[in-house]
Amino acid sequence: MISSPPQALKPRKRPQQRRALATLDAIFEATIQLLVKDGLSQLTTTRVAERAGVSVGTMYQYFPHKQALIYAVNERYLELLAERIEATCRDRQGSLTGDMVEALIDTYWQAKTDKPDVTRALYRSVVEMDNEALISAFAVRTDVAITAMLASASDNDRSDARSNTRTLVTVIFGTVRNSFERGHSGEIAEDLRRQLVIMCRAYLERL
Amino acid sequence: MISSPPQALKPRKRPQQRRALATLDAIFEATIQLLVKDGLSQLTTTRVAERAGVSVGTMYQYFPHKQALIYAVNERYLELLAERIEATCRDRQGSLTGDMVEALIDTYWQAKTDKPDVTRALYRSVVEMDNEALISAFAVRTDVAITAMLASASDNDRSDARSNTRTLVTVIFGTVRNSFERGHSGEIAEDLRRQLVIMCRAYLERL
Amino acid sequence: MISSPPQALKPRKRPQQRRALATLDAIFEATIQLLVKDGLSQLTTTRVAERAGVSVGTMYQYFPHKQALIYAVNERYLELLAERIEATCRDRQGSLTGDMVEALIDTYWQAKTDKPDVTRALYRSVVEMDNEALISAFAVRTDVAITAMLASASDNDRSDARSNTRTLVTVIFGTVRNSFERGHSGEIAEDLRRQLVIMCRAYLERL
Amino acid sequence: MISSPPQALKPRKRPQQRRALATLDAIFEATIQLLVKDGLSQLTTTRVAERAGVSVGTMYQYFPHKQALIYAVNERYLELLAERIEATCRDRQGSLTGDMVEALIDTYWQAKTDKPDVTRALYRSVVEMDNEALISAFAVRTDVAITAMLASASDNDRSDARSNTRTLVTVIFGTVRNSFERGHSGEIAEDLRRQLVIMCRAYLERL
DNA sequence: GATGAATGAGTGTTCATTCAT
DNA sequence: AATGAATGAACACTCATTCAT
Repeated sequence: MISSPPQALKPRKRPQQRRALATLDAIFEATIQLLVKDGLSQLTTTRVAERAGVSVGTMYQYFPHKQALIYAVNERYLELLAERIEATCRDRQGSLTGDMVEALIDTYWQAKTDKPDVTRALYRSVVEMDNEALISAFAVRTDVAITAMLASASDNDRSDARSNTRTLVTVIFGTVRNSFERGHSGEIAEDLRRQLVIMCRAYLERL
Repeated sequence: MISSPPQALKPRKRPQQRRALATLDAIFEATIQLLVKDGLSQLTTTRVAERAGVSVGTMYQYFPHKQALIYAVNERYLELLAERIEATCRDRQGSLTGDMVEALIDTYWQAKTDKPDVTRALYRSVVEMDNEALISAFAVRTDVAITAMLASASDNDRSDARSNTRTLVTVIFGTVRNSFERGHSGEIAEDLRRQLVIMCRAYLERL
Repeated sequence: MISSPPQALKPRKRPQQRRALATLDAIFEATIQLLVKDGLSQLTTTRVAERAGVSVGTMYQYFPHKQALIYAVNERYLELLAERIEATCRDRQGSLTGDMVEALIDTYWQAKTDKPDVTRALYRSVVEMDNEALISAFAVRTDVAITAMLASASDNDRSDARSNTRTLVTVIFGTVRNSFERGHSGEIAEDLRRQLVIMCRAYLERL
Repeated sequence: MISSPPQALKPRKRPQQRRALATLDAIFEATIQLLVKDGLSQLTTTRVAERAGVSVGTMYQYFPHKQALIYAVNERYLELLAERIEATCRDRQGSLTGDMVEALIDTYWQAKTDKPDVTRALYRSVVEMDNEALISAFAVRTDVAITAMLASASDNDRSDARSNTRTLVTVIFGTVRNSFERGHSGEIAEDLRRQLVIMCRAYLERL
């Protein structure tokens, strides 16, 4: 898990039966659809339940709050994203630093761009729901993985690894997100991705 | 102005008397304070009016909506920020590209860090209020200024200026914001800022 | 039904349980009482709910608007009124025209006079709520019934039935209502009713 | 005047100067236009003042209430209508009863039909504003004039004049209004008017 | 006298949450 | 376990009226 969620946000019960699992999935799916379609401000518990095909009462058996529901949806999404990044980091253990950086950029870029509307909608819901702790936890987790990867680089001879790692991570994640928010796509996005790789490699060589 | 706001978000009337201007300022100030203290979801029109020392009715003479109020507050803030960046761009006309980039980083970093809680609170309110057009307009405006500045560089010999400018802008704004959101401060922030300058310079030299 | 109500005015859901039906009745009753006591301008959703012994929220489960509530109350009332008139028309199929007219006058007069304050209050609410379509629909429906009745008259030998029917209907409904609004009652109302019968009979004989 | 208005509804001051009179006219005109365009529920004091080209404050110098304004507008309208009817009554002194009735029908019909939207809008405003006393006063006044006219008829030999007069007045006013509300116009309205005359004449001959 | 900024009580409506069935 | 009717606090917004300038 991304982090142990605060007590208040924990789901009420973990589903034990197969049917309950399907219900839970339906609720998640409904939530995401509504979030994408109308945004958090239009999302009501009744509407989620309706679209998920369950009653409000049932929904409240799984989630004690509206907030807990949103939290869970985001937790799930970030969990998957974190796993993707960790997988990349594992795969590149021992490579050259430049290649690591390139792989990282690719992975994050693709993850963001995969379902852009879902990404956008969920990000907004995090902000609006004060769930920014979720994002911090995600950052910590990926930082760990990335630091480990970079430390294993075959060309690792840098004296100030801490600072350099932090720089790379902040630049990459910040840039990808900014590009995404600026709506870059197609050829422009592709070019920017290449330039970012060039920039990072130039930085590494300069060290 | 950042952009001509959509009709629906325009303030109802511009203040003509000195008293009205003070009223307007009080409303802005109250809004920002509440936004910082409790966030948008706790901000009600009544509370804003109360803290500003006016009646709700008065507030509604100036703003047709709650949304228009938030819009105006953010517009004001981004206006100032844009002006700061434009000033920097003007000052550096004809410099070396590397110095331009450094100046840009400094300016934006300082602006963000100046009143971090206000910055954070306002940014969140933009997201929650669907006012992201404001941010786009800000981006367009600064892009123009920055592009003009870079074009005037004394060492400007790059063939693909468009792509390079876009890259620099996206990296710088994305990175500064990400650093800000990660809560970097003090020595760490300072180091990151220096590293970002180094990275950009390395990129420029590589071209 | 009086007419299919415009989408916007339709009740939100039909009650399915016995309890819900009682709730609905209580709401109707409360609305009428308040309308009679204070008029539409003093009728607030809160007050209706209070007097009906339910919460506002419950009211809004059945009616999407205040307007829909008023609409429903009037629809119900006019439905009953229309049924009474249709019953009279059915009963008199094949009679002499003069007797038909007399029966019609009697029925309408009695309906109006039955609960004069309710009649008055509801009529006012129709006007104030722009629900005049309801009244048109009522007029169309009764016109149909009356025309059918008159066409079946055993002494029907008139050449211009259309015009005569229209005249009779307009005179009768107009007169009864005007008498009602002038506050006629007791002996005076009785006399007027008789005179109206005489007048209509004189008209029919003249044809 | 239609009747001495209740103290609370009296205009605050009678205009003494020519300018004030023009202002008053502008206010009346603005009120009627807004009433016709949007109905009473959309009519606000601010909007009236705006359209009349004066400030709210000024309006409140002439009318102590919104209600007083509406009252005055209706009073004015009914005053003119009453005068028209009284004039007809005066003109027909000593005629035959049948001709009197016909003239009365014509006059009232024309008055209603003249500016139908204004008629409708003002009538609605009377109902909504609880100003029905105005209409009663109008009824009393015209009843007096009509009774006097009929009493002067050259063929007046009826024993129960009171009852007959009341009947004629109620039938005529009720029918004309009902026809108006049913939206009759053109050939149909014309026919109905003729039939009403026939009916009233038949009634008179029967007596 | 005229203006229009300021007032604030009052309204319709929503929606997270509960709990009787 | 599941339902969905019921709750009611909370909110955005209006507008007749006042009064300082």
